[in-house]
Amino acid sequence: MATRTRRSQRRTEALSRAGIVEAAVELLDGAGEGGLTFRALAERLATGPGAIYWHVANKGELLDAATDAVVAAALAVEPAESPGSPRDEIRVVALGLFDAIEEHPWLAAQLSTHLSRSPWGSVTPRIFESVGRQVPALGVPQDGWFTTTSALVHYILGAAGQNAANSASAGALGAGVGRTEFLDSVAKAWEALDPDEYPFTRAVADQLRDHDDREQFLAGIDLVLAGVTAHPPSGD
Amino acid sequence: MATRTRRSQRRTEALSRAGIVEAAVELLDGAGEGGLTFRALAERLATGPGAIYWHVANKGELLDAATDAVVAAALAVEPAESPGSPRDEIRVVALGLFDAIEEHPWLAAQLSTHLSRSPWGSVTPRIFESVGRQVPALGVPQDGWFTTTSALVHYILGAAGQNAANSASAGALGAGVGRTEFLDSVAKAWEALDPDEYPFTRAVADQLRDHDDREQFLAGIDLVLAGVTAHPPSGD
DNA sequence: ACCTGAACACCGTTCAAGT
DNA sequence: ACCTGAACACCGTTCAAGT
Repeated sequence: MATRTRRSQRRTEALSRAGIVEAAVELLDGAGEGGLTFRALAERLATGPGAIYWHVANKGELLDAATDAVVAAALAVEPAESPGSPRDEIRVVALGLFDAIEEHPWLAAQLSTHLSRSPWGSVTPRIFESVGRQVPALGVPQDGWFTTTSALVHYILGAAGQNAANSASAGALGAGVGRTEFLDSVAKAWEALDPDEYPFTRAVADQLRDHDDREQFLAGIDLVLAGVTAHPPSGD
Repeated sequence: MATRTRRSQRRTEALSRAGIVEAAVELLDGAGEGGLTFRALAERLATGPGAIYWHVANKGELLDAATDAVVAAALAVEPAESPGSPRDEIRVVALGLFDAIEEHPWLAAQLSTHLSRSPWGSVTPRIFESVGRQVPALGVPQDGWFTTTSALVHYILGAAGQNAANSASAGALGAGVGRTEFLDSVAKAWEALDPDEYPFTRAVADQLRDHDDREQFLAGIDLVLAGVTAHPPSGD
């Protein structure tokens, strides 16, 4: 919902926090974390740098707000759909975050650093709730809920962040360079490592070259879920 | 090995890349990522900002070098010790990284962003090798090695990063505020969430309050390992 | 109440000049 | 070969002044 509020031709209809955050996300998407500047933001909003400070305390708060907006959108799935099994629901939430990070690569750093810089903020509970809601139905005893959910969230954020960085690298290599060429160049580098120090890494270079990000990501989720089923954690 | 090279009383004995990186780590440890400045670094090394550029291409390369130095130290365990089971070895490696991130909180953001910004660099293979080396002995078929190791590394980086942020938050709250007070304040915030939207998060607020970081971290590792044992991944 | 825009302190990086 | 330090372009943030 809400796709209007398109900035019209020339002057804006008054500044708003929501509009500022929206413009900030666009700048971040377009030019990465370095692209978000109060001056660039002001120009895009046809105002002066100082004006933004009336709606937002500082750059940190702006980044937090941008993060929250994007995460909220990613987790806003239809509530009364066909429910699906708990595992499927967790996969849906995880993939939602995975896709959001792929679409907004700056999210990865934001989630891993600033997210828990203020866990009382809205982002952490949002993610925690979406994942954890499914955990009781997995057969985990109540005193293992926190541990289980934490493990899932940690894996999701770690893996999604890693993949975002990979995508960003591929793009940064050059305009025409795709994931395939990028992975191939990394695999070549791995194969050139010292055989005495890096036997394992060399041995899996081919698997790196051929892997699919999403498949890999889901396989990891399944791994954690398999562990939950095999040995449900309890808080002893 | 090598704990000398202490900068003596006044002038330095010529600049070196290693000395610059060492000073950079100290600045990062002392004041976070914002504390690393070419001017501050130059002052600490009793030189001018320009001098550093003769040994280091730019700030990004400096951060990468600092990251690599710290990670290499963390993974440099005694090679010919009592070998231990593969699970124990993985726990040792994981805890080594966990501790390193706790000691150098700036590492978390570095690992999640810049690490894979250049996976051909030395940091990724180092971590990958240390963890993956134990995977074959876990009974995973060869075509599942990459998937398994990736899942473990992703969990480790995600969880360690999260915990680093928690520690940093506790410290930032105030000089005298410890982890206990910090966790308590977050738990209180969770308990104050909307019961309709956040039933699960509210239900585990107590478990958040009482949890131990390292215990939790290891429980997550065991969860992934249990999944590996229960359903060894294969690359189909 | 909300916006403007100059000003301040600071930063990464460059580079002519020194030794 | 290696270091110095002034200079450039840029940034977050503040704030007196406007409407």
